[in-house]
Amino acid sequence: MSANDLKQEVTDKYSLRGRVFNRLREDILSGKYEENEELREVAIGEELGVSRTPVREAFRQLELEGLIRIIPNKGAYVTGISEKDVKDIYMIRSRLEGLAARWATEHITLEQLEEMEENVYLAKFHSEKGHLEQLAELDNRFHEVMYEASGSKMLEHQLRDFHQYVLRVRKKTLASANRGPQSNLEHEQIMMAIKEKNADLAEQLAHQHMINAYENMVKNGLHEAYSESEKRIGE
Amino acid sequence: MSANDLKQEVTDKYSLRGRVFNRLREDILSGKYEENEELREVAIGEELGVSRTPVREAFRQLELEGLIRIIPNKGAYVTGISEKDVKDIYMIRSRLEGLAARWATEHITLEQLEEMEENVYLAKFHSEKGHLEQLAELDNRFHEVMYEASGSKMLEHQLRDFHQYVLRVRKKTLASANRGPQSNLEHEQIMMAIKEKNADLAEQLAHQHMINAYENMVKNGLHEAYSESEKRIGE
DNA sequence: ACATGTATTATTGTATACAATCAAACATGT
DNA sequence: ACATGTTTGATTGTATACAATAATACATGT
Repeated sequence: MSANDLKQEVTDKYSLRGRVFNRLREDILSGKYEENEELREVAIGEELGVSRTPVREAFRQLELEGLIRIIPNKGAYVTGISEKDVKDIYMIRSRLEGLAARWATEHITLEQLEEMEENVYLAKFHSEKGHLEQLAELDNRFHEVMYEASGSKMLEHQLRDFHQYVLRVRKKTLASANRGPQSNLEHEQIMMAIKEKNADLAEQLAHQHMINAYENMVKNGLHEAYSESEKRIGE
Repeated sequence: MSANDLKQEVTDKYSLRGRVFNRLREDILSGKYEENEELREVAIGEELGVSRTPVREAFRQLELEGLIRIIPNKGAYVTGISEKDVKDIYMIRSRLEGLAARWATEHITLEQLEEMEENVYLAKFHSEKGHLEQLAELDNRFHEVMYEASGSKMLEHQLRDFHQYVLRVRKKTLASANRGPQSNLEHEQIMMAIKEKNADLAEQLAHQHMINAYENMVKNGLHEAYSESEKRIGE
């Protein structure tokens, strides 16, 4: 066993606890439960057809994931995310994305680099055609590839963790589609820096890329910008 | 309730589960349990005089904290930390410490700044006297104050999390080496940058401070801090 | 001796019973 | 009306009983 996966994923998908955990996480992230809504053990248990034990264990994990807050002898409440939290997350991510870009420069494989190039190329095409759906998908994938290329499970896990929180506010905080072209241009610059083995530049560009994404988001209003689309644009 | 504490601490110190959690965490971090050692629910329960239920719940949390790894239907095993993990953690921390320094520059209160100044001053004294114990304590506190001054519970939690892992390998690195004076000098520079409201410089210095700490640690032989098996498997 | 199938045992996973705690409704005295 | 004490019900916290699973030892046939 490598000690690389220091922070563990919840691997136990098929135990009742695992199922409860994943289901609750999904429901919280999707917004099924309101902010500050109280989750009762028996109610959740009955809904999923299990006893309190696996529900409680899932609660303990969700608490550490930050999705709920447990007040001793009182109850479990869905946590909210403030605008400051969102800003903090983006700023933290900006640093870590920068680090990921640096490490990617050092560790990227030929296959990964080619996927990045193809990603940028395809994104340019879809951007011109106005295919927002595909564009969002490619955007996500670009970052995923970079995380993988960083060669650090540790960092990868951190970034995925933060990404999860951002997903929660995607309804409140959806970036506008017109960031697409600019975002893709930034991807291309990051990719080029990685390709040319310029780690300093890659880190700086990836860092700025995230800050731009955040500022664009703020500019478009943290509150009202709503959209049907499941995907965010322009990270 | 502020949504600021997105990632929760384990606040429930007085429930049996909380006690088990804190005790186990302490024992793992202190090295009482070997790497890959199996933790059995009943054994732990009997040792602490509680039933399996609170032990199991504590296990679930420790799993997410990354201190143990739970294999379904099999057991719970203390996770190890590889040399690469340590490096990754330090590099990630370097970025986040930098960010903390930047935000501290923006949000620090007069009281916090004064504690920093006093800290540096005291550390200089103890350094000259060779009081390693106090020096280590002041070092920890310096960073704690900076985290608090950052005004971001989010970042604070992240850094504490990482700090915890580092504790498992650090132990005597600061004490043994003559890094004390140099480290304190760097603290002073960071403090001055914060005081002068030079956020860019503060970030840069705090960033470099962490990298220096890591390189010093490596120079003094990280090898004793982790197990042979991990070294062979890892790089 | 070896492979394979079958108890045996230890351990985890889950359900449930009971205790402790909290909050709201109610009652009481002023 | 108000404050305070008390009862009641709901909910969480913990212990324990039982089921499922995995590893080991054992037995059996070849």
